[in-house]
Amino acid sequence: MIQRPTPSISTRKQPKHARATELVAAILEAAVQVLASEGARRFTTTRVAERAGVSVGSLYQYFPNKAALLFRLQSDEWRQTTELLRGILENAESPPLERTRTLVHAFIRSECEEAAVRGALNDAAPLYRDAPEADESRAVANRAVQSFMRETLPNAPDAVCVMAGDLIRTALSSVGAEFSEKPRTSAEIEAYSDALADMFCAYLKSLGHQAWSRRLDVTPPPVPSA
Amino acid sequence: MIQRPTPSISTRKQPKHARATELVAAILEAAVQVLASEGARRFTTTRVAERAGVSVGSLYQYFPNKAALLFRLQSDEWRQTTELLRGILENAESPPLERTRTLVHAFIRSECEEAAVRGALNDAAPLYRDAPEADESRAVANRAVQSFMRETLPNAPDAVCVMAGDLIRTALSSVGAEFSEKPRTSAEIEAYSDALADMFCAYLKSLGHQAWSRRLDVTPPPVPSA
Amino acid sequence: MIQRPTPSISTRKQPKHARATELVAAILEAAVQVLASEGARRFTTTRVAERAGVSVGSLYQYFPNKAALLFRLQSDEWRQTTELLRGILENAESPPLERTRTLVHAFIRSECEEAAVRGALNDAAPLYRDAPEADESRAVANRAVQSFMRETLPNAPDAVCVMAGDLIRTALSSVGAEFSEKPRTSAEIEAYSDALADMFCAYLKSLGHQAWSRRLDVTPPPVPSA
Amino acid sequence: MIQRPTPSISTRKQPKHARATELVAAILEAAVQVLASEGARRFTTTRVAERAGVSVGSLYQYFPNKAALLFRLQSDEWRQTTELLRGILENAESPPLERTRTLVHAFIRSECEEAAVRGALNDAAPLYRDAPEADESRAVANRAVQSFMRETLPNAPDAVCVMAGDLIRTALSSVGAEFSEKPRTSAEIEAYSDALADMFCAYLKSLGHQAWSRRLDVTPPPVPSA
DNA sequence: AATGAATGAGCGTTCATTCAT
DNA sequence: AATGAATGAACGCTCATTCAT
Repeated sequence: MIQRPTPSISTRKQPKHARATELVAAILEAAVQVLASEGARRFTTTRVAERAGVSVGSLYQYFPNKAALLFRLQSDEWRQTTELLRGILENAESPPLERTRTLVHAFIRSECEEAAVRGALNDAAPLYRDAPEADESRAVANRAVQSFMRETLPNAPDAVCVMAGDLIRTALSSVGAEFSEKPRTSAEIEAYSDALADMFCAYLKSLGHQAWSRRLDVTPPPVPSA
Repeated sequence: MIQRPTPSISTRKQPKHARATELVAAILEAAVQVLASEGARRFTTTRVAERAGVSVGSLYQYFPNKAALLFRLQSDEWRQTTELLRGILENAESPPLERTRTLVHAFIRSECEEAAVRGALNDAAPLYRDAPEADESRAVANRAVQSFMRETLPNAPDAVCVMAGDLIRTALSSVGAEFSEKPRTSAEIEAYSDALADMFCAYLKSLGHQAWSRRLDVTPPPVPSA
Repeated sequence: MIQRPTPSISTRKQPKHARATELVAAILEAAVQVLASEGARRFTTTRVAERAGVSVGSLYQYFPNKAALLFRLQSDEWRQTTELLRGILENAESPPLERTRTLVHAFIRSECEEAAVRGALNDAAPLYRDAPEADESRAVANRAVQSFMRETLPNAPDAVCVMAGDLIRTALSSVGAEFSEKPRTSAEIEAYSDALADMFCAYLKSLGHQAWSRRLDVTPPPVPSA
Repeated sequence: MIQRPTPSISTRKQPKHARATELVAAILEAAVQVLASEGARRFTTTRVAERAGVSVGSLYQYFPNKAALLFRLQSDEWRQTTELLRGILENAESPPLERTRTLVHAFIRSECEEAAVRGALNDAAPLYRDAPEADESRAVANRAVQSFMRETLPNAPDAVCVMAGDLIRTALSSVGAEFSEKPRTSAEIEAYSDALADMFCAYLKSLGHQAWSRRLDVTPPPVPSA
């Protein structure tokens, strides 16, 4: 990107596209602000447009309806989070349980950072949650988790891996969501993350120690109670 | 309850009170129905009153606003669930980890049973969640959990017990909520509950094996990663 | 209306009902005014409510939507017109063709009188025309016309009566609609009505003179062309 | 735009004009399609432009507003229909009443064929009906009808011819419009057309038989009622 | 000449809450 | 105490038209 002799040329290509991108960005930015500052209830298209310095009509040029706007917000967040987690999970240099710990910390921290939006977005979930595109995001995360599980529990039956991966993913995300509902200090975040990581690690270790027979049923034998 | 010589007397005491109780009950019943059958979005005071065979005005005589009605629904549910869990947790005859497993099964099953209301109630959460009374319900559950933790981890420092108890409670409730969002078969419920219980038990065992020094900090030393 | 010792009693019966009736009447009256003065395009629920001195919410308490309000207007008019026509058609003292002439005059006159509303109502037709209740009104008018046709053409086959009745009814109503689109003087109205009546009478007479064979097909033999 | 000696000659004359004509044609074609497939309510300039593969701006270069576009559609249709009818009316080889019958059949058939557009156009009438140019189209048709009337009723006073012509034209067009609102089979079309033609013929014959005195008033003496 | 992004007034409709009866 | 009619602000969304490019 060193020499750009006729800069106008390179940009001329997409003057409209560029403008549109800016506009969408402005709208999304405004949406986040409105969501965070006014809450889900007062999140209205008019308000978002106003805050973005744009007319409602323009908003509707880029988002077919309110749900689509909300879904986009959620989508972007999922993508971001998924990327974060995948980067950690695929780091082969760190031992699995350490990766787990890193992951939990990173996730909880990130949840707390954007708690305001996340909470409001959650409140607005009824409006967009039925969008079919939502599943795809989850699928990407799922694949990363499954690879990690396979690596961590090489001897466990598939069904166990699937279930455990699912459980850990769900627990991480839902506990994170609940934890970040209240404002938290750094220390609280670290402590809670450690505890959660402890739990996951203990679970993974217990699964690793198990001597897996070739049984077909899904459930591992219950951990003996003492 | 056979002989009631002066029936008027017994009722005279609280003719209004009795009537009011019936009315409140009818409203609550109707509210649950509306929530389950119409969803959070269509949950309107008018609709509830209509279903209860009561005027809106009457509804507002007993609930200052819509949020209060929803909060009451939630509250009742919490109380119910708390009772269920306390019953299990305090059953001294069963070993702790077994109690844990029983608890998880019971909770997840109960969550799935009332998924429709629970989901809608969740969607409506923004409307009532800020009510201060909400904390009290949690407190009762907390105490039960803490007693249980103390019993299960007699040597662990208080801070650890608190943190672990909190974590398990949160995980159970939030994972249960997410899991019950989709309709589930009995088999799925059992399998998932077992996995979740495995995780909790593994965690509790790991905490029990720990040699707790007299350190003051909150976090247990991280579980060594292999 | 002489002695009313406890006037409250007689009215107590339907204080609400009476109020509601007034309200509905006010709304309908306002609707007619708005339709006539502002046209179909500017006929909005808000405007109607405002003109009626009522809140929009009240309007929606009595009419589920805008289409219903328009349909009601149309309906009332149909009923009125139908009544007018039936009165004339069933007047056995006047010979059929004279009745026809009276009918045409009365109808055209009435159309011109309420031309403003009628026109606007017509413009708004797309909004309510699919209402199933619309057919009923037509059916009543149809029956009256058929009886008249049977009386006027005693020897004609049923099919002929049905077709001719239908045709005359349609022609009267649609020609009347078109004619009344422009403002008309009394003289114009009388002249036009006479011409239209001439046409119908000539048609009826031609059908009456026909020697109906027992044929089954629907169409009468074409009138020979000279 | 200096010297362009060559092949362009034939096109040079109206390079813009030609392009414009194509464009207008594309827009009109698209407008018809949109009207027929989406209905009057969803007939928007944007939609028409899109379907025509043209920008809205271009549409507005050729039509000052939506009403103008609709009016043009209507206008074209009137011209077409007028042409059709004039062709039939001026065919001196066929006796007048036969021509009438042919005309009615042709008209009703054509109405039914384009019912979708016609209906939608009708619904949109409020938007363009006030255009002054509308009258011109009618005038052309009027002249053709009047010539025909003069030929058919050589002895009738002018006023009678004018009135009868007007009436028949109006009746044909408005009955046709109403009839074609519902989908019709060929047989229905033929039967209805015949009945309508019967009515017109009976009327014309009755006017022809009249012994016209030199009276000045517009109305023919009422047909005696039996 | 052609584009199409931008506008924003305006629409139909809902619903928590009040208050005269 | 009980009623339910009345309110009206607020919502999501559309579309004819303009005008900078």
